[in-house]
Amino acid sequence: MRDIAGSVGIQQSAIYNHFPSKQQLLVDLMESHMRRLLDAMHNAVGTWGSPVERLVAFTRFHVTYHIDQPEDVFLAYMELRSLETDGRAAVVPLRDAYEATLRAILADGAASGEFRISEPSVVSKALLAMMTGVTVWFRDDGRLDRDAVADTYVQTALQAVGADT
Amino acid sequence: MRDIAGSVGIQQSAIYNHFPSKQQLLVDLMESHMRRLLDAMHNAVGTWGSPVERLVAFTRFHVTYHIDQPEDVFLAYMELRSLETDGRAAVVPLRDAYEATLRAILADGAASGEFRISEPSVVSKALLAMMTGVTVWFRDDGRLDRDAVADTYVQTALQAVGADT
DNA sequence: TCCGCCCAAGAACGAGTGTTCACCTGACAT
DNA sequence: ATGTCAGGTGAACACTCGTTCTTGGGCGGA
Repeated sequence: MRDIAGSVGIQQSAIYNHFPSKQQLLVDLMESHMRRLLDAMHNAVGTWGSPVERLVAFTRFHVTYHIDQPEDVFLAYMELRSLETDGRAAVVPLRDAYEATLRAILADGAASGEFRISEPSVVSKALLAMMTGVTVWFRDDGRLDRDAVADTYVQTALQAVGADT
Repeated sequence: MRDIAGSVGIQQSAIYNHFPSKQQLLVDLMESHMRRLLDAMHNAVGTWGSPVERLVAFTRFHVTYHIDQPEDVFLAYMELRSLETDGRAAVVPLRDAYEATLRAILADGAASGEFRISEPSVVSKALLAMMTGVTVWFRDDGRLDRDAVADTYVQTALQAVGADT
């Protein structure tokens, strides 16, 4: 709390004029992060298009977003476990809604025969973990830039669901 | 430290008869975990066999091991960032060696044309994150048991590297 | 039997934590 | 001009943290 206050140029005690507690501040932070992520994703993916097109859009969006905002995402994933029950109730549904979008894409593709997957709900969690993991190792001065990395993840995700022939 | 001491039935101060500091205790814990993981993996995978066979063995091992020892793995992944420089120097090479095994499998498969991947080093990190993510959601009383989940991950990994036709 | 020596207990330390309180200040509506 | 009030300050609180120190008991070797 002292660090946060210092980084915005006020005293620790002044934070409590805006947030009732550290827990609530964390909940607000994570909730607004998840809402921004959801909005941006819906903007980038939409509901039109084939499962392949939507999976490409989703993957490219998720990877580039996570590369561009690594600290937001890191905090949101890392601190989910330190939310108490009321905070969880506010954040977890947003996270589920996000995952549900990917799961729907996979289920559509599986139903139409374009994807070769037996368990969409497992594969959606697997792909999400795979894509999110990019934040752990990506460096701006690395050999591959964000677009090249995103391309690699798109190809890998497409192959993972058996979309290629 | 008080919790750890309590869970083994001694006082907090008695810990310091065995470990010089909390940092060193964490380093020892993570180092021994990584060594056990590496040994078990080398046992399960080996160097014989085709890239496909080795990838199957690696994936099945990694997923089931992480399902069976979730708390060890969770701690090892979560607390890597809280290791100071000397601790990192002891643990990171072990982690790199583990990933190098997967990367070698992928590179072999790519070289022989059995795998369709353009960036083995990226894909190895992607697959590792995908497999490790199973600890986040797997529950013993879930719809799928560990073997069924492992099968799903094996299929997904194989498809991800383009091993299927 | 006595001597070292692990290894444990218990109290205390200094530093850091989230939070509260009384007080002050400056802008705005009346 | 005056009263209101959101929003700041600085000190203090109760507590937890990792760590240190003194003390003492039990056990094996001489």
